[in-house]
Amino acid sequence: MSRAATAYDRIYAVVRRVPPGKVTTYGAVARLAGLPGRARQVGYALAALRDGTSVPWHRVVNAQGKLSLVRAGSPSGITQRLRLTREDVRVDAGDRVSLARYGWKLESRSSRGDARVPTANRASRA
DNA sequence: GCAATGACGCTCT
DNA sequence: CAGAGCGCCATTG
Repeated sequence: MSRAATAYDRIYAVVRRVPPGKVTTYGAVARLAGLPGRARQVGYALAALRDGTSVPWHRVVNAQGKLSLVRAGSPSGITQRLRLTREDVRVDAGDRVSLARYGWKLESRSSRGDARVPTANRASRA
């Protein structure tokens, strides 16, 4: 099937690169996967995933930092929220996470310490 | 092959 | 900050 399998593999590879405790957006994954502007396809690829996959799809949220999925009430939706919370990722009551704090960036060299997360760090912490 | 849908993104209100 | 509208392209019926 299809040559498209390569695109999927690309997306999965990017998602796998996401470290625990951080979340990324579909658009970012799409861009890193080589599909600029095709965030929808990323979601499609993740939707094709199955239970037991090695891809931490739960770390992928939309640009609004919200747990998209078909519905937050779905089994998968609950699983995502549960997993994120387990990784110290605070999920809002509206199934939203602060991208400003957990937003993962492809920083290959973050030796500078912490260029990202400008402010609003620390503050509350469960 | 065409029509409808969708684990989205961005802009405006 | 939240809601609604429009655009993007692949998968499915």
